[in-house]
Amino acid sequence: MDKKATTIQDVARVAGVSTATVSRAISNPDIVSEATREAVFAAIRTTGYHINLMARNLRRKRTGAIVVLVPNLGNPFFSRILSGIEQTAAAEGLSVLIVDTKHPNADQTQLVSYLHNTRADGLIALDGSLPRALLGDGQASGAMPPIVFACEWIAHCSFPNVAIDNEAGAALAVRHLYELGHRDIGHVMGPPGNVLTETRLAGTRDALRSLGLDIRDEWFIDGDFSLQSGADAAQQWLAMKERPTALFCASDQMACGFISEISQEGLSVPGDVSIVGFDDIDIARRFIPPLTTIHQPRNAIGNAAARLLIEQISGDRTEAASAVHQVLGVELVVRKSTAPLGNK
Amino acid sequence: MDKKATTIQDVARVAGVSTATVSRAISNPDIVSEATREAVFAAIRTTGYHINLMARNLRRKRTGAIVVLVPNLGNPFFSRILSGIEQTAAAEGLSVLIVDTKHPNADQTQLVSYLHNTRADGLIALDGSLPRALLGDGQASGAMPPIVFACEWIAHCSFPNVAIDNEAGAALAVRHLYELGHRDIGHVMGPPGNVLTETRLAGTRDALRSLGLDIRDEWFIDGDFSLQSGADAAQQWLAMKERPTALFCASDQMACGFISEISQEGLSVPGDVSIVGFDDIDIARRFIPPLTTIHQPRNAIGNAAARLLIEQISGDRTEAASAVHQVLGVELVVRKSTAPLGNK
DNA sequence: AAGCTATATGTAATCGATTACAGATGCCGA
DNA sequence: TCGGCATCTGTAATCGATTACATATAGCTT
Repeated sequence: MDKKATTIQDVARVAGVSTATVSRAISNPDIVSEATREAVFAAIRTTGYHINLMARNLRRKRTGAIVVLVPNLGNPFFSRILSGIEQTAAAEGLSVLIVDTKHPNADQTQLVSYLHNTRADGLIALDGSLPRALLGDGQASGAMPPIVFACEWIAHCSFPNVAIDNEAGAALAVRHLYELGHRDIGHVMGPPGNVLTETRLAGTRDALRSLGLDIRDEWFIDGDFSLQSGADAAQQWLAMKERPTALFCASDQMACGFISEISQEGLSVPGDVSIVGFDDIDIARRFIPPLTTIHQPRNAIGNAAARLLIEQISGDRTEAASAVHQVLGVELVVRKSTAPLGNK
Repeated sequence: MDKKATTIQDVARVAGVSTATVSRAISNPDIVSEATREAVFAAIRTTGYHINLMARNLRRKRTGAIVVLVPNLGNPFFSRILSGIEQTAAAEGLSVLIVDTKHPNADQTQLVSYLHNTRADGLIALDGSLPRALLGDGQASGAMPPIVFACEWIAHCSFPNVAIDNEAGAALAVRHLYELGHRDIGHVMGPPGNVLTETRLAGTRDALRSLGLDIRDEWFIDGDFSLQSGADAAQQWLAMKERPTALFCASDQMACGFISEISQEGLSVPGDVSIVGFDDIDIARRFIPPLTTIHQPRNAIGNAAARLLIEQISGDRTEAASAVHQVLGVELVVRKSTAPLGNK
């Protein structure tokens, strides 16, 4: 009943030209005559032809797709980054493949298959915890497509990346609290080993030091960016004999978890403690109280990462463009979760 | 410097066998002798061979990928659905391509290219607002891959789908409010025309009617599922002469927006109004107050949709499996945004 | 010993587009 | 009138794997 898929042959026959001409009319219209072009397009319409991408890509030695490695797709922080990537990629005719690097049965073997150029023309990693060995091997063998890191990156590895200035963001947060009169400032950290954790921590310590404030180890609370870890941090804070009067949380999710937890204990923000978050996720401005936070241009990060990757793909790979580290600005958004010290 | 990509030919040469044998050793190991198999695998290791997926897929006439159409990737509601899809797909060796159907420069032409079987082996649509014409055409021509809808669907179209029982969810919400003593119950709706809007609305009206409560048109407030529209609804509610004492919001985001807005006006939930949300997104249990809501098993929806699609892909397409409508259960999660009437 | 089967492997066509190369045509100037 | 050049189109090789079909070998039966 249904005939087989229409091919370029069918179009060629209907249009009365060769397959070469059809191919040219499609991918390089300028070099065929006007009349032929019309005839080909008419034939395409009557036959309902759709190009077979696998055939094209096999011949052209590209895949037409880029892969995005996401650590935990369930985290809403990434959704707008993905959105930015997808926008830019789609405009270039590239498909976006997403892979969750942390899902239960993602093993090394499976991951490594994505790091190969028959799978994708390029790769954006949002996960700085990829085993370095994985990357080193492939890169050397020349079979690995260009890689761009975004948000996170691997320390002491020179892959191009797009990120924000985490130290500066942390400093903004700390200075804001200082200007409100806070002198006892703590920090809820991200997961150990993560570059964001480390840079935000470094920025926090530097800012505290340059303001001449104490750095008290017990006021640096472990977390992992999640809501739950923010709530856990709240419990630790509650248990302290001497509590900091203000906390800078390394993610908005932790800030929300923290506020939620202490509010269930009858305390409130900013009355009992001032809180600054990080990321400016959508809910931040609608939380109660609305969160004072460090804004990350998430869509722009996605756009920039995709653009950078596309340059790497099309450009000359030998040039030392691998040294590109694009840093986007952050800004402090003051809302209602911070207040002058003593202003209950 | 870097030699060309290694091919099956190289492996064959090193192993001293034909390409056919290598191919068989890879994709159907049982039919080659033990000795040969070992030799081939050894050769694969020494050459660093990776299969070229485009060549394999061209020959096998499959793409090894499924496409997920997401309306607005920026919406965190979808992240866990995607996560569920990705898990199940990855386990079957399928890549997941995501496409944002609503991004600025997504046009029909581009969309239609995804609805073709040289692009993907199957398609999961999370967007019920796809132009029906788009789907009808392709389906008829036989060139369209199997499609499964998830969460949303197209009314009066018989594509297989996975969804929750929205009417039942709405009824749960309304009955919960009724049991708390509320008799003046309003509803903040989703965007006009959306199937979720309509089914949740229908469920709400039915429940109100069967409980013998008034259905007052002015208490049905327009929204679009977003935080902002929840805040807008709050302004409308504030402006009412006679206010409902409880509202069922068709999404958690709107519930959060609503609560946030009235709290800025000095009113509170559940003191001044009880609020039930829908979806049970991550933030719901950490909002202030924690949201009473209807829980959707988002990960399970993603899993089920992927599984259903995979069945359609591998199974006999002629059988009337297109009638599959999988309905997953919802449940009411009672938290702190609802309270007995009059219990300020 | 001939015939048969089962098992293992090789040969070569095939998937559907792209593109190097060659050929055809028309126009121009000398 | 002819060579030279530009423009357009066709022929056929090619991308790298899969697989139908053919062939070879060993083991078994009678």
